[in-house]
Amino acid sequence: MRIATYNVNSIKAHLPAVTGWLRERAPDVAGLQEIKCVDDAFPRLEIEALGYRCETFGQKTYNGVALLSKHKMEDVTRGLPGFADEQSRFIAARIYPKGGAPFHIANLYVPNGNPVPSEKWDYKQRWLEALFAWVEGEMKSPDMPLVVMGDYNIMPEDIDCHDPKAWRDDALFRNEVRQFFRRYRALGLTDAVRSCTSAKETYTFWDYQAGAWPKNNGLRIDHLMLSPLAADRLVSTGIDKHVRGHDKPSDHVPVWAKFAG
DNA sequence: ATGCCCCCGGTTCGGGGA
Repeated sequence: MRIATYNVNSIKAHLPAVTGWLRERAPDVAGLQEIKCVDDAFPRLEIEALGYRCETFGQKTYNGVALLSKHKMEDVTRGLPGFADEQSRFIAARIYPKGGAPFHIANLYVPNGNPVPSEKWDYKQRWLEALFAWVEGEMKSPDMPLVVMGDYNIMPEDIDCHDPKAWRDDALFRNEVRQFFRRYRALGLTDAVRSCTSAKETYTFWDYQAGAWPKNNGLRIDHLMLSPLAADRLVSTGIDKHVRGHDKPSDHVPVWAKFAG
């Protein structure tokens, strides 16, 4: 069972990159963020042709998330429970592979939060508190492995960016969000990629600007967070960095975790 | 670590991203 997260930065603008990667990596489940289209405009046929069911929670122009699955997908939740949100940033479902263990998967796109201070920064913090409350509730009655993945817009540690001093006051790195991430992990969540490597320059995003990609000036902001039942099954993780070098790439690359069973 | 790029809508620029 391979589960992946990928911020596509517009599914319509980057469809060849997405379908090419789906063919190559063939994840069982993929959570997409920033699809930037309404549900009716999602390129469903192209993705279904690759063997995926599609559940979308779209929005015009901005945001928008989707779950793709090769297996049966049920109990789809659109929108972060307990949080009145005008933006489409959360979709969750339960996945039932034939003859395999089911997974509960939440796919999210956390607000960026810049500039600080601003209404956007307040919104990011309120959004994260609502996420914390939802995950805390889910962790109390673990009926199946839970994966909470997506674009968190948080670098958890100094090694998750090239120049931590330069990022100190940014909404992706300020004390408040790193503190959130520590509290969040303390609920019992495992950061899948970081649990498999302590290597520096383990990045998932490279800005289009300022030669960030050729200089390898990246960030690690896309994460798969695992409940204890999911972490027990974790076999390996990967970051499909080569996708960033293709024509017309997203500024993020896919990140995945492989599970036994 | 932003002046630089990229996407969107619906123009020829502004909002948003990270």
